[in-house]
Amino acid sequence: MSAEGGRGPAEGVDNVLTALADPTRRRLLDVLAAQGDATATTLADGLPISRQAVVKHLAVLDAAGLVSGARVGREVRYVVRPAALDTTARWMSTLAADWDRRLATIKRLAEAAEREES
Amino acid sequence: MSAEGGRGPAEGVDNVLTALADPTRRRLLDVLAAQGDATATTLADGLPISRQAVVKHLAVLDAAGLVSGARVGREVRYVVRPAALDTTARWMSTLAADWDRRLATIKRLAEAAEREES
DNA sequence: ATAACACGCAACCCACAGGTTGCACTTGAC
DNA sequence: GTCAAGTGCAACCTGTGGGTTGCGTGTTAT
Repeated sequence: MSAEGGRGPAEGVDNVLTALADPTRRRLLDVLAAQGDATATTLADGLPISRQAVVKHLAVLDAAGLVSGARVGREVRYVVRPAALDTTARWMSTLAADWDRRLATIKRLAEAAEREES
Repeated sequence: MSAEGGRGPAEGVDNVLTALADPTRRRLLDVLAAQGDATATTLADGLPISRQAVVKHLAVLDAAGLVSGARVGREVRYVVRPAALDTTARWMSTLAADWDRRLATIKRLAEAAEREES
């Protein structure tokens, strides 16, 4: 186990957002998704940063539940995990809908008020 | 006008993600969405930070297209803008689906290979 | 057995995001 | 006309996120 000990979606969304905020991390995810499998070392020499940097990024991604690594012999294979991403996508979508709803309501009220005073 | 001069969704998504990564900024958005309307000064004394801090956050949110401000007399009214958020939500959703697809393919191949060698 | 490869840990560096304070400039109220 | 409210701009401070290097530890190959 690595992340998520219950506690509702809010916590997770937070981690996912901060994780995705970094471009390097997004590139790592892209490569991982494309290859389906990769070690920190492998990923490192596909990017202009050291292995340690990659390791740190993977740690962040893992804490967000976006990635998970399993030891295979002397190396650690990392894989992408869609669940957390999907959760966050839904959260965001709901939020957008909520904003829309509120804006619509406000607009309606404004028009009503305008009609009132004429 | 404030943000977005064409250039495809990628750019925008980047800004939105970094904007949403900060908890203070998310709170600001919540308050804005709830009130439908607010000035930097108003927002500031609802939070434990200075007006200037709020102004900077609003600038970031505006650059991401999540918010827009209009001058009304001596104050500037800020409003929430769902469009950018919605775009990002879709992007994320698509990405999640993409990951799922790839993982499914890989699993299928693995099973095929296993069946092969037995 | 030993060399090479991959990982884990720790110390360290530095740019910059988030925050503050102070002051000048408009705009509205009285 | 004058005072207060609200904004805009700039300088400044500080923690930390992203990065590096160095070294010790396991694991596989020869």
